[in-house]
Amino acid sequence: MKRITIQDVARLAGVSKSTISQYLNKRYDYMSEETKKRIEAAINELGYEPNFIARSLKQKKTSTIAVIVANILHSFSTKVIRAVEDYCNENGFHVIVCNADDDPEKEANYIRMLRAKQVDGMIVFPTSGNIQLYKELVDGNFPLVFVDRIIQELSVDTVLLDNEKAVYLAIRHFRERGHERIGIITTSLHHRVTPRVERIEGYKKAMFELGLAVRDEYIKGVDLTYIEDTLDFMLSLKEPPTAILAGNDLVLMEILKYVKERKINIPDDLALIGVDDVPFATIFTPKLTTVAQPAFEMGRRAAQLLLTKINNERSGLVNIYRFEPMLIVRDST
Amino acid sequence: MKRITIQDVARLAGVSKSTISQYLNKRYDYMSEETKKRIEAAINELGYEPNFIARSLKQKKTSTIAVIVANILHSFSTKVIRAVEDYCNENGFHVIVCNADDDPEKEANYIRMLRAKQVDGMIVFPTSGNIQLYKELVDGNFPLVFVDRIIQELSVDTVLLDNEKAVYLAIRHFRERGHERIGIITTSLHHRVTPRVERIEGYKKAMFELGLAVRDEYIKGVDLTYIEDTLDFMLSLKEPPTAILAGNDLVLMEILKYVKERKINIPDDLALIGVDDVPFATIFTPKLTTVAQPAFEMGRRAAQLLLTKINNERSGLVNIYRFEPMLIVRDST
DNA sequence: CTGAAAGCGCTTACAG
DNA sequence: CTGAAAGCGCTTACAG
Repeated sequence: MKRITIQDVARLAGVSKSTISQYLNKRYDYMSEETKKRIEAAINELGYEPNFIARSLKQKKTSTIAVIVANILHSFSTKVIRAVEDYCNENGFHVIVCNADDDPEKEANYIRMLRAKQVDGMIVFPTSGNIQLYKELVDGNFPLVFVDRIIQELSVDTVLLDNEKAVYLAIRHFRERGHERIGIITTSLHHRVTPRVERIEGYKKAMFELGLAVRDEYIKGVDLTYIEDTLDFMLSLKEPPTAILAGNDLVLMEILKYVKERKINIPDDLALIGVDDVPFATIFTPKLTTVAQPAFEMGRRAAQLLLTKINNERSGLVNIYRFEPMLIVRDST
Repeated sequence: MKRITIQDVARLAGVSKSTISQYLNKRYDYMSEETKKRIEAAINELGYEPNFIARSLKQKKTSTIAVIVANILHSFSTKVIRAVEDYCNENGFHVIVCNADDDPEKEANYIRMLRAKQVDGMIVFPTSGNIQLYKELVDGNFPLVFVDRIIQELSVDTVLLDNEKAVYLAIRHFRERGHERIGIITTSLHHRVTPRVERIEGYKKAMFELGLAVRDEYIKGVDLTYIEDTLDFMLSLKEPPTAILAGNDLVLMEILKYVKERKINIPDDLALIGVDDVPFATIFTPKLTTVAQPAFEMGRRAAQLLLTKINNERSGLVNIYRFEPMLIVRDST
């Protein structure tokens, strides 16, 4: 496929490359109607499409951004990606999707490759393993927005849920339903990932505020593979919790598998709330009470912040954007 | 962030740009150890990363591919994207994800933009609205792989499920469970989208082979919003179906909502199988019998085919790659 | 074993 | 109103 270049168009239209370029960039200021017509005709005849790469090299921008998610299997990530893609498409940007699998090394590779490819900015669900690398980006004024996770050491605009409130809503609702022994299970706290840490913190605060006892045995952050064991442990306590809050959708899935196998009755034997609204919440038996994140809006906002940064050189202050969780009461509580 | 260029490295190492370039491309054939050392030191000192865009312009390849999905909401699409991303990452390619929303115009825009951005190839779940545009790509020998859908007018490598077999497995299983009045519901047949058409065809063949009556009232292809009406219609027939096959995951969701609201007992009042294994299949009550697509393998294969094409100029014959469906028997039948 | 030169396909100040 | 020239940051034959 012999690519048509601006040179070919220039020749056919009988003008110079410069003039074609002016036309393409809509700098018609001093262009005669006559010339415009001829150029247009030549472009159509040849089926010319400008080479974006060449333009990018010259202009030092690619109109491409990247989103690096920590774990594409979370429904939250998928929704955010979708929203980012939508917003970018509306604004003439393309998005490269990368999945770091919560592995700092994979993440570092992506970041380096993406910089080499000259993406104009990145939206990242950061692991905490590449602080130095991010620091370089920040210092170099590279457009960056974090989602879901705060890295204390860095000042980067971050979009995330009001996690404490999310948990508070859930705990208060349990309380209203008469529960006092309430547990919480999240995925591993090992890397101090923001939503997990904040949800645990929020849990403690909420329990305290609502006058409920905070017991260590009711608070667990473990890998997905250990959730079964954790439930075995919690439910065989002398005083087992009567309600459990699942820290995210994947944890919720594991809990549901568990109660299903053991034929544990929800909500009579155990009440359940999950953070993250899941697509099957309404068809599960019983319908699941959840705390939804406005994932779509959050993704959109992240994209919006990033594109603003890209267009404005330096945007000034750094902000943490907290989004409101929404309790959706159904039948599992 | 002042970008370091090959020129800066050359200056520091005291050699020419050419030599740096040779080094970067590992053409060490005649390079002295001494020079290598100096170059390496200079690169490290400056933290130099080559500009991929400049290289792309010269080499006329970007090591970037795109995947355009018809509808990112299908779990199948998400899995395919994931697999493509994995495979590409292993092979030094980046992937741009686009969501055409089954809208030919949006699709056409993407294709044009992506070509302008010089992506090396595309994996597409094609709508049937851009045959001419695809023809140009094919004629120009542009690397292209279709997934999920065959466009008869075009000869393009295509990766998809053995849809007839998938349906056959489901129908035979219904039959073994004693069902004779079996219905099938898919999304709209208006655009003659391959999996829908083939699943309906497969249904007719299977019913015939198994000696069951094929009745038009039991066969529906409608938009998701009409599935409720369709079920109302089917189930109020004098002889309503006792089993229904859902054409994909989204249809299955709608059916599940319906039976849930009406408190229809699965499988006693109505048996159910869905094409596409869904994450909640095992936690639904009852556990759902499904026909799974090997989505991950399919995505991987598509990526593999595409990268081979990209590396080999013209790959010769065009093939349709059919993947084996797998019936997973659970409790909804 | 290494360097000078041309070129990839654009854009952009500047001259006329 | 339009064109010649330089340049974005690389790679690649070719010369020496």
